[in-house]
Amino acid sequence: MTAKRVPPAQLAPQLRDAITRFNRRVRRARPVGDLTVTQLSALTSLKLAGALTPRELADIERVQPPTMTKIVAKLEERGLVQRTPHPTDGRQVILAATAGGLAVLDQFERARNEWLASRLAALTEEERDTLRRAAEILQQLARA
Amino acid sequence: MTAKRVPPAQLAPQLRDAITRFNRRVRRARPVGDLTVTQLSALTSLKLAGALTPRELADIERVQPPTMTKIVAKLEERGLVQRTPHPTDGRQVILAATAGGLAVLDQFERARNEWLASRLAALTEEERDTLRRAAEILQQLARA
DNA sequence: CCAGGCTCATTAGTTAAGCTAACGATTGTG
DNA sequence: CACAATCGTTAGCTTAACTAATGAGCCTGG
Repeated sequence: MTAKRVPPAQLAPQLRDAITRFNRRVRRARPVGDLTVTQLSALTSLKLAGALTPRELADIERVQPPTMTKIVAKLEERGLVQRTPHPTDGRQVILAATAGGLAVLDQFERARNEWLASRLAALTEEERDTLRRAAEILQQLARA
Repeated sequence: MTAKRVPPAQLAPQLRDAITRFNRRVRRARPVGDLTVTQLSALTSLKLAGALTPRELADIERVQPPTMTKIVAKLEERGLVQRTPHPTDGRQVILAATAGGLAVLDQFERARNEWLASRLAALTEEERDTLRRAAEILQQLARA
């Protein structure tokens, strides 16, 4: 397993195409009546952070504030997220996952990963390790 | 660089989140007046294959036929793709990139990869190799 | 040899996801 | 205390994807 020299200009389209297709495939595999990938990602971030303002959540999710307004609105409709006014700053809002939100999250955590996890399980240990390292690098690139 | 054991159930959300955010970031970085990532991907596939029916192109792009109809319509509007009737089968249509399409593709090939390529160039040779191998695995997963 | 079934592409209609621009309320400051 | 900055939201647009239904053309079995 020697590292091959990879010109960035050549890797860029390869990586882009691979991720575009992979992403389409993953997004399609959502249970009926379930949350979308975007909504799940936001709810998960909220769960991890405990409580956030819309702006903070938008930053974490790499999305513009108005987009986050919409995402949160959908989550709120279902009672998965709660808006409470900021104690001292009247402009701000505090978002938090409700008990129902956490329950739904836990409940679907397994289901939503089922397709991907089963595919991953079919890979070799080494391939999974490659993906794990790639995931870290991609997060870092997304942050740049 | 020993391979760590990676449970699939744990890797799945990691990978999904990383790719979701990376994808958002890449899609945002498109030159004004330019083609979208989706359109570029389709046009590129068409260039590589030479000529395809809409169905074939939809399969390659992991998209449903009606979606491909729309993508092709936009490319055709700009004169980048040409529809010609199938010689023997009146139902089918043959799609091919026009000379203009190929020119635009070549012209923007560098520009569209600029952001990503410059980021990739900042990585180590080893990291790029990890991404290259990951891209292959992801393509394979998307096909499953 | 042609009627019915299949395939292909498209149309129609919906939903999600993202953006920018503009706005109203609130805060903080010079 | 007027005014600038900040926060969240609204409004309006675009892209991208889906399913269901439609119409045209092909093919095959009786």
